[in-house]
Amino acid sequence: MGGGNRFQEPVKINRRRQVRKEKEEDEVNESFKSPNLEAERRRREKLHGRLMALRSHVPIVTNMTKASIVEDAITYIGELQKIVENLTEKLHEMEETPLEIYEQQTVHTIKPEVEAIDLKMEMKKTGIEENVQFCKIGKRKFWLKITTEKRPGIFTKFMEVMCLLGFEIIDITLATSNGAIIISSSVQILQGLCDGGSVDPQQTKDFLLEVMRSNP
Amino acid sequence: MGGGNRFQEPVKINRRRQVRKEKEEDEVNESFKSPNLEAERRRREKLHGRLMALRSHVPIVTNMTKASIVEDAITYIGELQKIVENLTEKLHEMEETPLEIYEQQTVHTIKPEVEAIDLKMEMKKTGIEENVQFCKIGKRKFWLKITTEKRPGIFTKFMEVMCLLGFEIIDITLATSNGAIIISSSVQILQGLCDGGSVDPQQTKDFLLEVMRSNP
DNA sequence: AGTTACACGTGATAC
DNA sequence: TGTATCACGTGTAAC
Repeated sequence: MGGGNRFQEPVKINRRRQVRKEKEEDEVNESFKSPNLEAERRRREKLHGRLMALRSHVPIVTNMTKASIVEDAITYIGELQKIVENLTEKLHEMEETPLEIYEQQTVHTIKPEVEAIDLKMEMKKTGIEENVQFCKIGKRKFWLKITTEKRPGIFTKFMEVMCLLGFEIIDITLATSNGAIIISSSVQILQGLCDGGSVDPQQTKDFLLEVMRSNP
Repeated sequence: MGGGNRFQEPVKINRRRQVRKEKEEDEVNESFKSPNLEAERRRREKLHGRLMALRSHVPIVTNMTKASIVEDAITYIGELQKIVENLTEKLHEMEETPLEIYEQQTVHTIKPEVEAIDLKMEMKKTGIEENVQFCKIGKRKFWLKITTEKRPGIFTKFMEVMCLLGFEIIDITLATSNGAIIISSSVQILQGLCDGGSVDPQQTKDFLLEVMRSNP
């Protein structure tokens, strides 16, 4: 049977709408006493509270209506999602652009995952080839440039090899781009060991190339 | 009198709960015909639709309940707000941090070790001071410059330390002059480990200075 | 059995 | 005046 309006009386609430009448102690009418009356009451209060909480979390509220609250929440969520999307996009953009000075006409839409195979393919795509240059620029001084695939530890290996060959690093520049690494350096043969004449540039170059190609 | 359950019959819906009975053409009962019956019906449908729409906008839904839908929406809004906050913070941080350089002169923290003092005296002779700069230039990127005494293996040690700290070398420049060495490098914290926020520039700088001062 | 959630129709209330 | 929203108690269905 019917709704609670049976007990409705013009009771004015502090703010809005009616609320259930103050508990009538003596219910002369047939009191069916639905078992879930109080539960339903709690449920309503709960939903009401949740809606109010939702309303408090939404900055722009066009109307106090339940449906409006939910609607505003939906639009607000949409705005937040859009903001998040834009921010992440900007962040990624700002994070990655400093590296890519290269023209964007090249199709490098590849994800910047650092996998050796992908790096090799990337090197092929960008036209970078493995290369070692080594030439004599002084009595004991040499200049070298190494272009190769970027692998972890490759630089340390280079340093070890140069130390093993008896070279002292005068200056060195290292740059990485698109999965490739370029090392250019001026080195000097240690004075105590021998002079520059005992260094065969071709042989040293081949050895360096061999080392760079070998796996760690 | 009471609710619409008066017309309730065990009509099974496709999904959940009961819905009002198919329009009974011949209402033999006293049809009070509340004027707002249909309006209330529309209102209910409207709210129901809004709640469903809200539900569709929230990725994580613990329960199909109305209150749960609203609750999940609240938590989701909270998460979105937090994400937006963090992203804007990082964005601002990324835009502004390049200005502040964490620089430390050796004068500030003096290690009373004999070698350190000797180094300092030696460097003073040539007018070069031991110095470490370390600043954040991106979300995961940092720039650093180290000026110290040129000693054998100091560069390899630097590489090992950076590897140990989880940094990846982006580019590096090394120059030697008058017994001093200058290393400037852009590094990037490994993505798998953590983000740039977990790197304390001041702490990293101090650690680098410590390492550079220690003997091999 | 017991509890929870829902839709229903209605009176009251606000605009 | 109507139109719209609300809280109410209840029957019913699902768990």
